[in-house]
Amino acid sequence: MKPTFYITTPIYYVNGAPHIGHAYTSIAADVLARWKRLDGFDVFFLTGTDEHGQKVEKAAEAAGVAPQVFADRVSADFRDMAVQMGITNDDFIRTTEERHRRSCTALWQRLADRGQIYLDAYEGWYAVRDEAFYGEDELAKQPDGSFLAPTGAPVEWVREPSYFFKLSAWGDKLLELYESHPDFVGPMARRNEVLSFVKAGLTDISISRTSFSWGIKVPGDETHVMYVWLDALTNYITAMGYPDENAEKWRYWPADLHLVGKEIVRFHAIFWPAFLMAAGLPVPKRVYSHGWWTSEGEKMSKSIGNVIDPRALVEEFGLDAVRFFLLREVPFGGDGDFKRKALISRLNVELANDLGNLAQRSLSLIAKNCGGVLPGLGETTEDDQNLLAGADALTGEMRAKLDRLAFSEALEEAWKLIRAGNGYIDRQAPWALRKTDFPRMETVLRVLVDLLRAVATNLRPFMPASMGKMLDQLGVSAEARGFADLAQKLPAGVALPAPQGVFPRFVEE
RNA sequence: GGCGGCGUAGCUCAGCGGUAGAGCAGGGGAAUCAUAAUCCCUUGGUCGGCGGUUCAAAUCCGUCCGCCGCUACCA
Repeated sequence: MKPTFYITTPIYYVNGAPHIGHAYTSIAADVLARWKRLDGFDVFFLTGTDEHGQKVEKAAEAAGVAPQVFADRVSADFRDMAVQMGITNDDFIRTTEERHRRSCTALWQRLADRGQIYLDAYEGWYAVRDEAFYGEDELAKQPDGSFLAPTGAPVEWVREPSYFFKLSAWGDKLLELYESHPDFVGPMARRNEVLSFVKAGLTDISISRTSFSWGIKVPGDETHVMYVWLDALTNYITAMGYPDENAEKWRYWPADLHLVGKEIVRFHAIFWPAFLMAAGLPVPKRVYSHGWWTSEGEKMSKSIGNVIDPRALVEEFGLDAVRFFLLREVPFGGDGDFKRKALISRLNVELANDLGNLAQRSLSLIAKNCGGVLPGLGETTEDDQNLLAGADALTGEMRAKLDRLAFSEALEEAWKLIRAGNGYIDRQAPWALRKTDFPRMETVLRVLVDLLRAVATNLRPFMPASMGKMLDQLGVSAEARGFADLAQKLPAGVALPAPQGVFPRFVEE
């Protein structure tokens, strides 16, 4: 039986349209999901939308439609984005679905039964205009003694009944978790922040609201709806069948990896495991956060007009180039700057020149000189053996990097091999061997095919369509494209299709 | 204010105790199988400043300067 691997993106909040940040998280998760499938795992990959809360209620009102209608519309847009980005999620969960209401209700009940929830009042400085609470230190004192929110809105001290979760009781258990599972939160910088946050002492958190109604009703007290995070985080177990722990999918829980943006690390690395421990459920194995993208050196904003629309990018450059660029350009975990010039440079230099051209020159030599048939491997030299050893080692090298979520480094491993391939073909000059030592030429070309096959197979999770095309041209059958299949060498003599460029150069108009 | 991170070639970054590295960009040469793609060689850095520990410091410690993150219920 295959080992399971359960990976999630956050569920995206439907108060706005999908942008590059959402696409980035989804693509990273998708690469891992595809990688694990090729690596022999039974993968479950979840994404979806978060649809409750005051902001959605308000946005719907502004749009003049019912919240559900509004949520349906935006959720469908996120689903479309996932399709456009080539995301291979196994399920798409929506927090407005009945299965999720049932799951949240059951989790709440379970927490309540275990004495983890109590009714009190949430009080604080509230700005009616912003419909938000502010901390004392965020406020500006006015000459007349009143206070203003950072937004300039007047605030007043209000008191609202609310259910609380006993988060304060779980600090030590959380610290034990971080201690015994050093990889639980990553990257390191975020882990440190989480640690210092918990060490500073946790207070109980409010988990219900009475000030709006677009949410899941608290069981036994319908004047309250559950507050965002308890509702949202629960999606990860809803999709596994919760509360039915005999569900067929429950075997995937606990999740192997929650991929998140850095702004929601706290909720995933502190609140979520606390909720689960309090409920007596297993906690996820890992939470890993990535950074944010700026655009041409500036924060993305509608007013500057530099917001990057992932679907427009794909339209212009192609899906695989975009997927590749996002994971290649920036070390995962840190922030990145999206520069159009950098994307074009990566596309032309690394995809077209380094990889595409290597495949094209190797394959056209075969087409012209070997009658379009895959040559066999003759006697090998040390140069050949070194290259083949590099090809054989690639999966292992990349796996080690991807286990650390180091996407850019994993890709660098592939490019080291590709560069070595370009050095090799020049050194061996098969176009000269054609006249002097034909069998030697065949061996050289065969070494190149084996190298390209390893590269294309290992890069498939990143660039599924183009690497599929490359494998077609290399004569690799559709059933022999997993990592384990690389051990089985291609039979000599199979006919190869006419070579065709996989990555055309991008020329700016 | 407190806690944490970062500052290394023009650019993006790796190295984290033992004579400064990679990719891109720049310069020179070779080759012409290939998407005018490729290969080889090469210019370039007092590793943010100052002090200390050490036979030896980008690498450890202190301090200063400059950026950045976190500092609770805001996807």
